[in-house]
Amino acid sequence: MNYWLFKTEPAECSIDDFAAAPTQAIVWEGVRNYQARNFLRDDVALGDQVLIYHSSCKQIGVAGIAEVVRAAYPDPSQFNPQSPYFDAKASREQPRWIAVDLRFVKKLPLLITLDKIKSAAKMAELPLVQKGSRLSVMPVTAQQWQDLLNL
DNA sequence: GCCAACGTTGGC
DNA sequence: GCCAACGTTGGC
Repeated sequence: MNYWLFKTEPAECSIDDFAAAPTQAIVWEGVRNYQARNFLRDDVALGDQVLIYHSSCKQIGVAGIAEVVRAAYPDPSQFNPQSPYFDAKASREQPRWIAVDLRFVKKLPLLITLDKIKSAAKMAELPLVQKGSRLSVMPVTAQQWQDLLNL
């Protein structure tokens, strides 16, 4: 089993949206970065645990945990001309982008703020806090997972 | 709203 | 294959 951190803008999809439908599979679509896509395609597996990170918002940080309930499949939004994530260069035969499905596990009682993560020496290797890193899907080691939830 | 940093595109 | 221009990310 692997651990991940996925970024999301809570205005789009927040941990509260997960909590509101705790048994439902949430389609994690719209990832449009090749490095992040490759993680989704090659490494994110059924049962993996995911930290849900809120970005570009008032309260930035890790807000909760989700679980992968469906591994890589073609991101449906790339085929939908109505979607902001539509990609004219993608086809059913040759999809470019990958989605996975997640399900709610828990909302953290307290947000683990970016500030806190940045100031924790143990988190220095986390891609999230590395200069210029913009990865929206990143691996987290078992140690980092544990340390982070203990912050 | 600003802007640094990064990724992508496309001309050459 | 280089690189300038442009677009995006995301914290502040």
